[in-house]
Amino acid sequence: MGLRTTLKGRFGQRGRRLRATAKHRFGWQRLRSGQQEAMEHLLGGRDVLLVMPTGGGKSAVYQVPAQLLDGPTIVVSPLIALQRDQVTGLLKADAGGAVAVNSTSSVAAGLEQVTAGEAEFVFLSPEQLAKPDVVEKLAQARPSLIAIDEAHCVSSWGHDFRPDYQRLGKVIKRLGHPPVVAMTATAAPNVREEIVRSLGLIDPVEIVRGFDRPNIALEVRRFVREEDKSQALIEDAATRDGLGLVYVATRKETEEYAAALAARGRRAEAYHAGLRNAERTRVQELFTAGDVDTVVATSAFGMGIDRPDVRYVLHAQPPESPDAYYQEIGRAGRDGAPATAVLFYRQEDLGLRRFFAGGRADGEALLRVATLVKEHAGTVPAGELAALLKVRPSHLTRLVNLLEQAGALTVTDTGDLRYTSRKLTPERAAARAVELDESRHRVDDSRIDMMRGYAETRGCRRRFLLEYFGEPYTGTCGSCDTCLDGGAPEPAPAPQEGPFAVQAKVTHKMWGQGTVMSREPDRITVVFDSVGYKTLSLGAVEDVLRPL
DNA sequence: CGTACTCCATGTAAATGGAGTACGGTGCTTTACT
Repeated sequence: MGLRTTLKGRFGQRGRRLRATAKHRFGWQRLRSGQQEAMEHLLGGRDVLLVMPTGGGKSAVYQVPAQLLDGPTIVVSPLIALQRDQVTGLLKADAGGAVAVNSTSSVAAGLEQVTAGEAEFVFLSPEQLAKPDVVEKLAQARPSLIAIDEAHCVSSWGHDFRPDYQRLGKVIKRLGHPPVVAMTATAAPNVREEIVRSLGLIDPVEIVRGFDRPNIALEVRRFVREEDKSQALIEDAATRDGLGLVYVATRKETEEYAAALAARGRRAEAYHAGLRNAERTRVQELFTAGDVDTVVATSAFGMGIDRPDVRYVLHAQPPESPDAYYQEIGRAGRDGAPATAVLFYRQEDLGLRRFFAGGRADGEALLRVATLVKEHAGTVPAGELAALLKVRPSHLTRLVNLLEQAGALTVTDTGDLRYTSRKLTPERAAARAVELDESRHRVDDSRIDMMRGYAETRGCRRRFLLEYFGEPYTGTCGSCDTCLDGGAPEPAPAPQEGPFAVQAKVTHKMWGQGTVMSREPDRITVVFDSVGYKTLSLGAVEDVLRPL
């Protein structure tokens, strides 16, 4: 028997076991192709990166193999509310028990359930996994599977907002690196690369399904005056049928737009992270029940929301990246029926995004950390250092992450800091860390530029977005505003070959390596590792850009 | 980066413009105190 038939036989057997388990434990009659493929690879010991729309059954991908593997499954989840929902769901099934370990109840008691074998599934935040004793306890339970839910958070939150996300790679290692599945609904190719690199996934299988959402009509309306824009948005939202979302940039605006819509007789609710928990829950429940017309929200609203019949998503400002935009408009039309996404755009509104993306690393602080750790010849407990430097723990984590990426120091399994580089002086290490931080900011800024590109393109908007996500799209969609008003030119007869074909690797004199993301008759857009997205005129690249 | 607000000067007052300034998102956790 040849190797091929052996492999095929083994996969077929795995497939049957998986389908049987899905049916008997969870009552799922059939598995979708991407689902089963991902499960088979996990059972076979491979790491998996899964990009699949919400509602596409990502959770099943770890839940079913977990039944067949001996040892608990660790699920990393960014929000306690998500953890709670998942646990509730699993407890209803005969799936081996589930527990969420977080600050809302006793961490020790939760972990006890895992080590006692009473919980097949344990849900934790990256912050819990930053605690050495928690990881130690989990390691004792010999986990057989790790799932990273909402894995794009590694990239979008890991650098500044929730730096413990950048430490999951080490946690995975410490837990013996069982098969890992990283799951998200939206990730551009360079985000996928970052997820894989940051988590330390080994030769992962990438399964990417269903990026195009053809039932969502795309539209951008441009304005000069702020007041004209807000009036137009209110008029639009007040006259649409069905359930809708309005995304705004500030908490204050959630109240203002919600009040304006209420004055027009709509059932409108404001939502943002500054509201009391009870109020947030109330609005979420209204939305889930469909007892509201419009929720006006900041980006705080959305994760874990799964209402199929959202008919429109309006944006009062562009978000910070096409990644975020696609995530937010992706909450529309999950039932497959027609839905609409309209961006109410003023160029000035990108300014707030640039402000939010600011926050450059503090070179002085980096130097102080590097110097202190180096002078302290052995290891330094991070807590001691935070107290000494009078910085908040999360801020210290951010600094340490950068210095670790710079190759100067490492965080030990016990959470202590050790200076490991013999060559790097603290000065050089701090300088390198600043450089890394700046490079990352250049990439973030270029994502804002791409959001502007989306808003201002005269080409097909769907094509713009899909190419951004690395999905080749030939032709035009015929349903976005530029297509409908005849403005979108037919794309050049698909130059899918040649030196600067879509997805081709290239190298630039100043910016180094990159990948071609889209190609128009006269220009190409390339995403570079060091500076992010750049659009280059084909006439002017001859001397600086070469195929790799 | 851009907006909204306050304060101030102004050739008998009221309103206007310029200067200066405050503010802006996402969540975990821990701790102190009812």
